[in-house]
Amino acid sequence: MRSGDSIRTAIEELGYHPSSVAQGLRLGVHYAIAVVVPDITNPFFAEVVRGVESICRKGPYQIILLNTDESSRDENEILRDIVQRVDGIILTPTTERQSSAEQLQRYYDAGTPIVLVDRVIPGKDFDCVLVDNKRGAILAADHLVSLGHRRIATIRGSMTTTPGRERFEAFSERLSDVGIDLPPEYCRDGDFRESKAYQATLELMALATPPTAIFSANNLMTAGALKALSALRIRVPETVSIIGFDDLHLGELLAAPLTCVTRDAVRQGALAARMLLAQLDGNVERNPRTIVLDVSLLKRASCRKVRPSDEHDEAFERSM
Amino acid sequence: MRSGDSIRTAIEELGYHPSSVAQGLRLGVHYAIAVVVPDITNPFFAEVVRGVESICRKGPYQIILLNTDESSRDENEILRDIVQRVDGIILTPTTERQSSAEQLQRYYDAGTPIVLVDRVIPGKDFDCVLVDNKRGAILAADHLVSLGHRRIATIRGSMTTTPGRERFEAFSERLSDVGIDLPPEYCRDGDFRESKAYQATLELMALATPPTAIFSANNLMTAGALKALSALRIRVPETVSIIGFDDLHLGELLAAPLTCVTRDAVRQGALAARMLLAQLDGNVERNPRTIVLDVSLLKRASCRKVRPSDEHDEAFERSM
DNA sequence: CTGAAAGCGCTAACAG
DNA sequence: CTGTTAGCGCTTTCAG
Repeated sequence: MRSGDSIRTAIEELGYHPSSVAQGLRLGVHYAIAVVVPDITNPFFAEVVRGVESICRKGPYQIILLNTDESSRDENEILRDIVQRVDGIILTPTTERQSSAEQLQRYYDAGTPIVLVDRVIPGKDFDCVLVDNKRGAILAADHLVSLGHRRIATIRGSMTTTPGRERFEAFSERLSDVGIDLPPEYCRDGDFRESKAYQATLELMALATPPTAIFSANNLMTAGALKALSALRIRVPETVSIIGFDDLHLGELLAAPLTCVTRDAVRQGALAARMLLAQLDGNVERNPRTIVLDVSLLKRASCRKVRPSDEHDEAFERSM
Repeated sequence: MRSGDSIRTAIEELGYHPSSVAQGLRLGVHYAIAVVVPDITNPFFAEVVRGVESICRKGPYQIILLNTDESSRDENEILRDIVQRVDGIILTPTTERQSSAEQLQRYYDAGTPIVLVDRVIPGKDFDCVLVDNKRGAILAADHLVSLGHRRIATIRGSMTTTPGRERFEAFSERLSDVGIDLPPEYCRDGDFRESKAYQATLELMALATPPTAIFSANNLMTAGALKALSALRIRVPETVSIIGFDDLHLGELLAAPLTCVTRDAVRQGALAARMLLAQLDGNVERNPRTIVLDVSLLKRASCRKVRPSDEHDEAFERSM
């Protein structure tokens, strides 16, 4: 009987497992990565996390889940507490602001692999998995315009954020390129959350000349807009058309099946995980890469065609 | 100048943080808990996890997130790999089967605090946070009956699962109590997932005498049923009424705003976390407790009143 | 009351 | 090739 076997047998019998804590201390490895998202309750981030998990499931890395609630203070605290407990970080940063980024940069420089998801920090060089926000916004603008809309409003996401900024800029530029004015009262500030978008929609529809279409910069805000419209008993798309960036969970089953720009969130998470694992394996030198995923326009029923006459329908305008 | 101050200053300046890994090794603590759910992509579990997080956020415990995909093999593997890396486990077990429970019992007996969420393992004594499935099912049955329905079908969840079993049993008992027959062809097996419920709904509506109402035992299956009906171009609630257990994400905005039995999933997660923390603090002796959360009936528009005449509407039946 | 030392469980380096 | 040992960063204990 070889000693190797008897040892193996003993291991079996006693149910021995090396202590990962002791390993961690000795090797400086944690076999854990932090996944830091604004809110796991947002289906988009749930899918991202699922994508990360699908990759990590095979490997030795566990996922530590953290929510920032879009608070950059919380994000800083979370990062500070977690950085020493994980081997790498997958993060959707709350803001593009440089002050916030300094901390992250320090961690990265100190050797912690980092991958950004959906939002970048301009000027800082991290691996990241983005989505083609500009193309998505242009797709949305073109769709509305092709349907004959000219009184178009938008509820934008946080402008200190990559998708918030890019989606709004590309959308308004495109409109201006085709000669459509996007007046200030048609640009409402949102923060990617439902409640502000709800309020914004109420205000939009209370204008003397309400828009005939609204572009909402993310899924939660689209939900807020839809709820506001429903409370107002305003019909979609008969009275207003709605187009969103990102699908809603049961977007196809809504009273007005949602027309929107979509992308593969699970894939986005999976790619982020792969990039992180590559950094973790990384004997190679660091060479931050940016992946930009494509988007597509999902035409359902929440946007309708506007006849030229609607545009100057005095009766309609008086009725508001 | 006191030395305490200069030390504090030095700590500040150097950005020193005690290594939780070293602490862990010394103290035999991981400062991590495992949260094991079927699928984080299911909004119900996302909310449960959020509830857990809301409690743990203050404390020193991090959340390690794991998905079982309703596979009890995966669950076993996950548990085996994770038990030595965490201080406690919050779990929604895949099955009530005893064979699966043995492993869990061993871990518990070996000292790992465990809290079960939404599903118990009969005969095993763990802390758990359940929901009043029987009352929920009875609420659903009574609602349909009060609306005049008599041809009532159900898509049940996995019967090796607490909610699957309890919801079905209470529902069918209640129907039988009020003299309504629930024939085998009206009882379809689901597994809490969308696709099987989709198929089941197709079959249900293809029957010679299709039901006028369907009770679906969880949110994902309700989505599946709704999608099948939408594909079949069958109107809800005009042709069939739908009542679900658990709300859908935008349940109020659906073409047929969903009537359902609901509960507070975030609270369920938060309570589970509190129970786990109590065990972790626990100088006290173990004394497994079961918390049963109440449910409520959310009446929206996916169930309609059936006139007695509808029940024997020959024309309708021939038209199928 | 302050300061040194042992040891948590592991692995890598090194001696035999 | 096998066996011993040092030390990862911390806390607790014990000595000074």
